[in-house]
Amino acid sequence: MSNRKENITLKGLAQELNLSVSTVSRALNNHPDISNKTKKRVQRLAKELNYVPNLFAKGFRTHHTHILGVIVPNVSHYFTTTILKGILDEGEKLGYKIIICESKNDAKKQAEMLQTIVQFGAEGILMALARRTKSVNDILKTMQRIPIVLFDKVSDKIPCTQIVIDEEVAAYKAVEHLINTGKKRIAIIKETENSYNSEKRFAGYLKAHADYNLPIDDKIILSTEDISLENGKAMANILLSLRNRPDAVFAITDSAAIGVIKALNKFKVKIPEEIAVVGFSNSTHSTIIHPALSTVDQPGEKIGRTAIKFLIEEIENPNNDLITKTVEIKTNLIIRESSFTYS
Amino acid sequence: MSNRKENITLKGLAQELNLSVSTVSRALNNHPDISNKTKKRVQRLAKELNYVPNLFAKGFRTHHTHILGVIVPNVSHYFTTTILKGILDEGEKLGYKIIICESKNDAKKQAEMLQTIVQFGAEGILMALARRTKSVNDILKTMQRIPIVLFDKVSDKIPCTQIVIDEEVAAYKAVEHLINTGKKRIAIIKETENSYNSEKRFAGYLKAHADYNLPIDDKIILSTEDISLENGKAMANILLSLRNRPDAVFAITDSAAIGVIKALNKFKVKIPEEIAVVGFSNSTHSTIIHPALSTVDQPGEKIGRTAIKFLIEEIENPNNDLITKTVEIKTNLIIRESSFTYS
DNA sequence: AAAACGTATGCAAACGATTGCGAGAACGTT
DNA sequence: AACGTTCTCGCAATCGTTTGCATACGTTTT
Repeated sequence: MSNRKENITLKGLAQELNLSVSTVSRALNNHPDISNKTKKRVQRLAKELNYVPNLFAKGFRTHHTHILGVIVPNVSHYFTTTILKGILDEGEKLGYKIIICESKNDAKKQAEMLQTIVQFGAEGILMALARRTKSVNDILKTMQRIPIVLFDKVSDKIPCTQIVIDEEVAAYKAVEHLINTGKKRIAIIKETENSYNSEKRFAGYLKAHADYNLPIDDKIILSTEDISLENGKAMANILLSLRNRPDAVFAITDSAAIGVIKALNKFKVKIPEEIAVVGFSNSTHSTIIHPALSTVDQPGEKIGRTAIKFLIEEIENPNNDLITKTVEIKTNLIIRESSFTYS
Repeated sequence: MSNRKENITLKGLAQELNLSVSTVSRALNNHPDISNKTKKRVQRLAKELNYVPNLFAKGFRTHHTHILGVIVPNVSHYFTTTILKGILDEGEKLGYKIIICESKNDAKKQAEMLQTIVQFGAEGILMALARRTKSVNDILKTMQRIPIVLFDKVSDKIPCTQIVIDEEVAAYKAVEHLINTGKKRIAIIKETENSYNSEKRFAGYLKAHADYNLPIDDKIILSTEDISLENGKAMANILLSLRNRPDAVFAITDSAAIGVIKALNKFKVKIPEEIAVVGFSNSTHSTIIHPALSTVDQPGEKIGRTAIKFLIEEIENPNNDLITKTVEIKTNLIIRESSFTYS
């Protein structure tokens, strides 16, 4: 049997004060119809009895739940958590509660989650797409009910606001930096499959080469399906076995870059003198590895904040355009030991 | 103006089928009073029209919201995210939605969050306490309304179910392992302030020394207020400056342990031959650093799962005992290069 | 044939808050 | 004294769902 405190309701207050429920409601909401004297009386008692409105009844009545859903592939991914930080923080400021779900990079699970989040009364959804989200039907269907804003893992097949970083520019700057330190033969490790991020970063790589009149060599353009630390090592081994070794490696992910560093360390290849390494993400690992990894810092919190702001804007001022609108957040190249030495 | 789809309600279904709302409701809930024929008819149309019950109305009526709140100090902390994973996953299985909040280790913010989570209709709360949570009044007050389960950062001042790891045993085993590898002068880096975790781990350290008849030396028992990588380095420097250096360091946190390794690497102290290092947490950093860090693996997912299971149990079978009940999850010592070499 | 029962369904209240509308009181105006 | 305003406040409907109770049948029992 439960002996938890019963909640005080408007009715309770009304009885206590000998007023009607509506008057109490209006007094609490500072409605002009109510005299100051009554307002004071009501508000004092409400405070005294620690009255908390039943947000469920409220939301039910007003169709305003102030819940937002977030779906990410993996909550343990550091970059993702920085985005979540921004979302949670800004959401709190703006009076919204956040429900977080993990799709585990499973498109089916992702679709189910969209369902339940909607069922649950969320007023909008923020999401980073699961890998290999081929069918976007579920997402389009969900968008007919509530607005969606995409971030990080996005798709141009979905007509909505999308918050991304300046992938191409960032990659360009990273490669440019390597070129500026005198590197002429820069390998890249990217993803095999159609990844928005990977393609953009590769484009930046190509553009930098074009702008600086550096030749492209397919032999040092490596792709891997799963861009992990292990595969970073494997790719590095391939590069080391080349007759004509690269003098730098740009990995489109920190984890791969760290794999590369580990492999180079193992074979006592000097970093950055023989081979420089640049990654992408500024994960916490980048300062743990030795030498510390040069990388592109992605302002996760800002991405999160921006995403939720756009979403709430759409919720509060609905215009069902369903138009793709891409917002680019600026990144910042961080130069550390893996690509530069004061000499 | 919004042109989003209107939701189908019970009333809509009832009209379409020429039935009463109550019959439709019962049919959908598989109530025995309803004939199979009618049930089929109703359920078919419901599926066809993609009927989704308004969970807000439902929760409002039944006082069962199926929302749980989680408060953690920092969502970007890796160990925390593994716990969250467990909570999210198990919560989904059990039909609960999770609202996540970040206290940023601020007791005041934490208190506010308890408030809003309750207001919001959550049926229970999972939390890891913010550091220096002196006043537990807010928490006790919240517990009068809904049950709370603590994990990781707990306090015996709060009478509720608490999920922790076997801190003392884990620390004991870590130190025992160092002793077994022949180390005789083992330093410890712990926290200054009253931290449950720190004290327990220190107790394990002491017990291992007692059991193996090793002397304790206050000079190599170091405390720091903020147990960070930087302070790990600082502590290591202190240890290195000692006339009588330790031959091993047990840091009660991976970050401090990594700081130690970095400092030792800098001074080319051989790990583990001259000084072995063991950490605590099995953070992702522990395999990035070189040499790889021996550490205690804390099964975060299991902790999360266990915590939410206990919470839901309390929600669904309320008995307001308000008794402290500590559940210990077993950890696992992972031996890596920083404390052991095959020779 | 009346009574008793089981089965399938509908009626209406309830949950807690909001809000349009209307009513009564107080006051000023003519 | 009759009327109009303004200020306060209450009535009642509403949101979508659940659920105790009543009702309407058809069937079995006596």
